[in-house]
Amino acid sequence: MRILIVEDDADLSRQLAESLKDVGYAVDVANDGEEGHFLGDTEPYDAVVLDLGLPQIDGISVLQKWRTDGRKFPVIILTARDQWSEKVAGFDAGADDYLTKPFHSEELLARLRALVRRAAGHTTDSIDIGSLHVDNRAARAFVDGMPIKLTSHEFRLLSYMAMHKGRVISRTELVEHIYDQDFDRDSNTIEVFVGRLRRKIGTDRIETVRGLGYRLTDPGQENSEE
Amino acid sequence: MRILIVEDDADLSRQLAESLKDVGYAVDVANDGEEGHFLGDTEPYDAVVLDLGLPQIDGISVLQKWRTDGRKFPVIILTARDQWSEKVAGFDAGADDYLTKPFHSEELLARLRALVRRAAGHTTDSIDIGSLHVDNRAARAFVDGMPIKLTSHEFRLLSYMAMHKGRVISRTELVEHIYDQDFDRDSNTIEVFVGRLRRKIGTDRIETVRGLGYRLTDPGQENSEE
DNA sequence: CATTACATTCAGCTTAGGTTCAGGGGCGCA
DNA sequence: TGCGCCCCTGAACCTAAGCTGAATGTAATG
Repeated sequence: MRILIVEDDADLSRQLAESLKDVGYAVDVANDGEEGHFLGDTEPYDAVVLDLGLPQIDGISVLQKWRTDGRKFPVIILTARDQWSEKVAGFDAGADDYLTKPFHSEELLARLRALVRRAAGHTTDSIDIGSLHVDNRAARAFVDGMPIKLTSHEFRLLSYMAMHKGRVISRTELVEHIYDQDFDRDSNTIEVFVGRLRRKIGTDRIETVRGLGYRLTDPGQENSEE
Repeated sequence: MRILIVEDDADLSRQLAESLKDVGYAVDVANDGEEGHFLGDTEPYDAVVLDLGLPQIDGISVLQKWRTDGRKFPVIILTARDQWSEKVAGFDAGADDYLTKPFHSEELLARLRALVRRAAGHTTDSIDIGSLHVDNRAARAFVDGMPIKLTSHEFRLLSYMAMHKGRVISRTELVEHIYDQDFDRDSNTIEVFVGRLRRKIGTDRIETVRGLGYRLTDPGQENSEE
């Protein structure tokens, strides 16, 4: 999952980025509204953390622009204490949640998890695909109840696919959601990771759709179509 | 586990802090409501001891603010004898337990243990992870019934991990919960302690998840595949 | 049968994490 | 009050996990 942080306070943004990376998100940081707006318009984030008190273009306008441009990612806004009017304006502009500063990073993480999960249409932090169980909170996966040892990138891949189980996901989509900005796209890392994942969770759980991408399925219920 | 004490009586707060430290908690002390409120908003405590009779901002308001801001840590309030109305107001504001002054520090300790434990979703003071047994009450650990000699920091680390067994815990989270405010967090003490703990309880009980953190598991159920 | 898309294997490299050790501080004990 | 021990810290150094990218192998598609 890939998150955008728009926050002008360099200390805070660095700290936030760190704690998000700690739990396995790919993170981009924008230090002002301009850059934030641009990134949000260009990259497919799974969620955005937006500070309302930005210099120059303020947070509300950035959010409004995104929404009129049809960006649908969930947005959580950060406000100073007791800025009621801002909160209301934030929700009117299309925010999905808010947090007043100061806050615990643990709480931000919990809310982000909830947003990302809801945006993908899930109600809990764990997902089952047949006998495969993916727990996003604990960053763990199980097959038939047995824990599987995954590296952080392997887990990101699995987690993203699990969130969108049953759908065909293109290589580019995967790259865009499990890596941050600066990543050299033309390489076959995705294939390599898919290979490794398959070896760990069972080959037939990840189906290849030639020319389109991959799909995470339950090998139990046999395929169908044509 | 890290505890915040909000208490204006300097003697009492010092004394409380001491007895909490004695049993292995990391302790921060705030001498007035303002400071207490700020600390509670900023640091991730595992429990808070809050005196209701504070100068300036009173305890109830502090608690209310925390709760409206979404702070979830368990709070135990201290009231003067027979202040019924205060107790009720305290519970209404979101307190989890209370104690009337004067009290024995042992009673406070017992109640704190219960609160911390419940907040982490445990029902008893001891936790089993396979053949590893952690007794938070006695601050002792056993492997296969044999007592293990641990230093206070080693035990804190183990205790925190045991409370959250199975979950990946980042280095930052560990530092935040086993040390108090003034600690220089860029150092490798955590790695050192993990190393020592491993030597004492068995290497494979603490799993490293590269880039994310550590996880306490039962090495009995092996995973890993080929 | 040729071509393209994907799979697999592997080696180099980076960097996170492990290990070791010395110095210093605190606590208990005398 | 002083001595000694134990434990904690931080630095330096070492090890290896796991990411990348290229090379090579295989299956699908027309």
